[in-house]
Amino acid sequence: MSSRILLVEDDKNLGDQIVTHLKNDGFEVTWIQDGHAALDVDPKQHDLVVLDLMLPGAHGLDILKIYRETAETPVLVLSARNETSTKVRALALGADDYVTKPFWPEELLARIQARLRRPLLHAGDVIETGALRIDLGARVVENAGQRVDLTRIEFDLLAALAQRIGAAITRQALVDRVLDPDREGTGRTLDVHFSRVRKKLGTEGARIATVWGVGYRLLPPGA
Amino acid sequence: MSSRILLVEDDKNLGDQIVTHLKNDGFEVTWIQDGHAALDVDPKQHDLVVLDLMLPGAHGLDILKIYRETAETPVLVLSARNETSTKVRALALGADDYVTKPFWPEELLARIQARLRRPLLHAGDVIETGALRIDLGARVVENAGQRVDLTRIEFDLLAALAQRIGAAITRQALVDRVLDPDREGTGRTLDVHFSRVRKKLGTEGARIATVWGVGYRLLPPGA
DNA sequence: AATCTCCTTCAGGGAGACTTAAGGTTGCAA
DNA sequence: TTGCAACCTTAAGTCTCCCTGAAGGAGATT
Repeated sequence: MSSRILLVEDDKNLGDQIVTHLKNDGFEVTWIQDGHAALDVDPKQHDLVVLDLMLPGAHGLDILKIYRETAETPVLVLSARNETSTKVRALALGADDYVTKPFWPEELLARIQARLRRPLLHAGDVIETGALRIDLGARVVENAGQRVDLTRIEFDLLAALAQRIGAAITRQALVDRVLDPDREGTGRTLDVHFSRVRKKLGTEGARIATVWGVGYRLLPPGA
Repeated sequence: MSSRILLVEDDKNLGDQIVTHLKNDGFEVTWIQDGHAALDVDPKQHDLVVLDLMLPGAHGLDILKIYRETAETPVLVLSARNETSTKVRALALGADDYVTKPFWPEELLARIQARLRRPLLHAGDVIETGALRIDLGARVVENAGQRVDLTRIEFDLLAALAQRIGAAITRQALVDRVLDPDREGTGRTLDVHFSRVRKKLGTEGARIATVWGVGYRLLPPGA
């Protein structure tokens, strides 16, 4: 039983490449080459959507919004670099992941497989772990019932860790996802944000562990 | 059981160089010096193909296509040309990676190793063997359910062995992959790290066996 | 037995991480 | 538009972690 991928991509070359690679990896692929036609397709019929935001006709973001309202199918977004605002809006609209162009095919594959393998964590889901309660939809964090005020970046960083409790998340991945995708993983900005998150979370903040030379991880409660 | 590389390269000097480097890193190499002969070889018998597109006889792209139709063996393509058209066609035909000449041998090695590593990552992020549970994605190791704290290098070394259980991994390969790629394999640094890994893993640590004069291997459980 | 190769401990140093403070940017309100 | 407040980023100083080379001893190989 292979997974069914819905690809919305207007660029013929790129689309061809992606389809070839996905089929090569055993996926069933439906390729929509036109933004308007995308609205005639039911995302519920697929296991995952790959959506290029740079569409000429209907705006990719509109399609994303409509898909999100009609189905829970995870959406993986493609976007060009230097489009940070678009990326932020896409994630806010409930995109589950994004890949920045240009990318290597295997990178896209890895993201797709990771997404399909993982239990779905949609915007709207709530993560409860230890004394923490993280509402991804409302973007609200509570610590032992007490509301904690986090800024956008602080919240996204915590959420990134909380969505894979115990897993080490690389600095680069965090920078890509939360800060500018076209920025090198160097610099101390991440550290400053995590420093604040830790302080704001008090005891629970100690669960944010540094993984030396790699990134950060959220330790499971009581460990 | 070392990885078997099929090299299709007509340039005698370059081919000689590549073969030397690959063998130095513990790979078994079959070197085909002629495009036509390449069609008589079965890619399924190898773990990875390195294919030079600039062949005099049969066109490299044709070979790529035929290989792709007969096996799932990953193909890494070499080309002197930096033309995107060639690259695009190669990738569309299913090439897994692309290296432009001229390149440093270390670069090719790194790509090969990255490629060989990837299927394992895809097959399942988690390696379970004996009492050990090694989550490559999350960079978490558990021994009989207990979390074990490993540093970056310690984890990478253990992972390198665990990805090919039972196989001897040469010191040079480990140094190349985990420590600095351009460093001589001499020095006792590896020993120190493995010493610590063994200690941290307790009983299971005894499964890390020294292969005298070669490197290390992770013994299968209960052996 | 001689001679490699490997194991382990130890300390030094360097790379990476933490924190504070200040400057810059963004977004909102008047 | 202007001003303000919240927030993000950079810089700098300090600290911590852990990588690495040295050295003596143990084990393997001849």
